[in-house]
Amino acid sequence: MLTDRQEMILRAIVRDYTNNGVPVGSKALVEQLPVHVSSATIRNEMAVLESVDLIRKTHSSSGRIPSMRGYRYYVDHLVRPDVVKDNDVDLIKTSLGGDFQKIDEIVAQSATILSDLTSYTTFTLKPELKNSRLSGFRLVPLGNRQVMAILVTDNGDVENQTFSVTHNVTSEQLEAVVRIINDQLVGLPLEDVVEKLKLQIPAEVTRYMQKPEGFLRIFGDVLTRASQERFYVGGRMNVLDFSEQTDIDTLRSIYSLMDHTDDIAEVLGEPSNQIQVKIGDEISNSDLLKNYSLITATYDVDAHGKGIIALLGPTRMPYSKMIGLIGAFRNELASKLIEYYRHFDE
Amino acid sequence: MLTDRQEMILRAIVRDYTNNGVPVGSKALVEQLPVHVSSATIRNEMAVLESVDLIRKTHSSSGRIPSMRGYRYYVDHLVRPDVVKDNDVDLIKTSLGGDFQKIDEIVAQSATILSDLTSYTTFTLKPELKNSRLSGFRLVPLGNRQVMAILVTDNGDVENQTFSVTHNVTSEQLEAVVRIINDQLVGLPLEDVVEKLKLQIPAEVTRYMQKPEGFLRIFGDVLTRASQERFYVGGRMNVLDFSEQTDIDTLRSIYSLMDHTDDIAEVLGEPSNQIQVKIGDEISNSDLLKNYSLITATYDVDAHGKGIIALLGPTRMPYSKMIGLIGAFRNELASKLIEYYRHFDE
DNA sequence: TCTTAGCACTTATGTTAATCGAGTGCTAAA
DNA sequence: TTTAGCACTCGATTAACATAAGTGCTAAGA
Repeated sequence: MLTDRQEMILRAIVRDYTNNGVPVGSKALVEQLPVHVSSATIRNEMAVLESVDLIRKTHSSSGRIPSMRGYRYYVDHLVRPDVVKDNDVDLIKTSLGGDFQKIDEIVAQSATILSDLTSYTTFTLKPELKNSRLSGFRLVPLGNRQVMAILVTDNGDVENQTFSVTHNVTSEQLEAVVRIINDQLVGLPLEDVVEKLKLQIPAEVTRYMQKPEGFLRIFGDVLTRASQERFYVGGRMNVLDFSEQTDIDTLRSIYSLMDHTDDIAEVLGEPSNQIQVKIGDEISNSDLLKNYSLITATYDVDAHGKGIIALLGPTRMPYSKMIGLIGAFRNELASKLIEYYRHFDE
Repeated sequence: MLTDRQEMILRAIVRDYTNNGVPVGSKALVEQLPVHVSSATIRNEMAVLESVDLIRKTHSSSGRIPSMRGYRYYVDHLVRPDVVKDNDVDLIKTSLGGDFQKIDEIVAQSATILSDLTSYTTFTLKPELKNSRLSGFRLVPLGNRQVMAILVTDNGDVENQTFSVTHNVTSEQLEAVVRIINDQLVGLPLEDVVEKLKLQIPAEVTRYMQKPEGFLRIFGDVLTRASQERFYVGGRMNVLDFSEQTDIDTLRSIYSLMDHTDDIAEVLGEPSNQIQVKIGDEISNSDLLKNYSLITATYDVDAHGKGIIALLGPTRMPYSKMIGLIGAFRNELASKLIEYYRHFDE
């Protein structure tokens, strides 16, 4: 257990180091601490903190920097989220203020706003119901043997894909396929749709069409895309700024991660209602992100489920500021979406 | 006018420097040149080449590197495209061999293949007719007051967008709008459509609907997107490898350029049938890309127009190899697309 | 006139040694 | 428990020096 003074010193070290990026020594601490003791005393306390692995040296006679456990302790016990500046709140409000056609636009835009605000890299996921259901399927002939398949879910997601058909497919046949799918599958959770798609449907469709595999594959593709979570990424290039000293291969891996929604989902993990901070190797078991921290927050849109926003920055980030910002942002985003859906549900 | 020997020396300097990235001196040249002269002779010749600004020194006693004009001379008079390895041809063929649903997939995939092959950054543009025409417009109600607008052009491009309508819009009204647009505008070049959209159409539509502005704006959006050229980018991250010594701000600018199709179009300029090489500040008048070269080639899909592929790499790139590769690739891509369209036109 | 050997000169690069400064740990006294 | 004092460590900076690669120039040879 740490004494008050030790906690104060740890807090000061984290704050100073995250602001300046330079290991902080006993003298510097004496000057900024409110207590009136000598640097030798501070040194003794620092030795204690080092012995319990909360801070460490970069070399035998350097100042101290927080260890992973030190950051952890700071985040768990010491950090007080900054109050967000009025400026920034206004910025968020106006950026979210435009009139958007689709949820996706709002959520994509959110990633950008948040990354501008923090100068880190951000991920956003739109609110999703655990089990969204199929609410409609269309096949729209576009002429020239092209057809567009459109799938709509009950929380308003729309996925589409165009494909070519052989010229002996008639529009009656298309309608028949659509009718079967809508009759049999609308209202079911998407997972169940996937199941049934393998079992019943092929047989039924065969009555109207000799080789329905092509159609069903397209339907399957669109279905997969609709049931897949999709993250938006903001401030990709910011990684270049805050990854000092990182070799190119690591950067490549990080960028490749950003292009794979599944990987992002895995990295973010199961979010809780609290704002969650993962530090260094807590993020994933590879040490690709060992010098990074990830702050995750959920936002709650009542009946329409919960979404996620997240922030990737260096381990030495100003946590209090970032936690404040992400908290404020999720609130604004939640209100915006609640308002959006109210309009949508009427 | 250069003597044969001077040309030989220039060629050797370019080849050596593009391969090794190290300024090349008279001794090194003596060893690799077929002629049997001393280094002093080479030095004299080099002095001549330097006096006409084809090569230059990095410092007063360094070896020589090609100047911009040197590269230009090399590319215009000396380069012989490498014959592409069977390996690579096979790779191209198989990578383009899959069965794609849409032209866009092929063209996007091309950017990736070409960047893998060259380890540079690539841009591809699908073949486009100068004046493609509107061939159809649909409004598909998706339920819940969502509607999808779909626009099809006569060379097979499909653009779509979903939007919300107020609940007092009836499906008869939608059909009326679609009918007017299709009756009046199908068959016209997209530019003319844009024109007419401002003049005649609003009046006509008003007969069926009080405030058609929303609809017409959506239609306009989709139209804009359909008439806009869209480049695919491959090997974005390769920039990091070949931009040695480039500061982060420049990198940011380059990446931001890649995200703006208009800017790419401007940078690529008007392509010719020849394979075109732009070196350093020839690329654009800002000096953002002064250390880069751009190789552009068109590919010809007969009646379906011409597309563009391009390659961005460092000024010191192995031109003979790259020109060979891009040439081979454009041929393969052209055949693939001709085959694709044959299937499509039947 | 062209070529070449020889040489003095220039510059980047790498190594070593010296110095400086920030910071630590320890000891002994208050 | 605190603190002044001091020896010690290590990174960072600088200067001095050597080396290697390369050049231009000169004068002699073909």
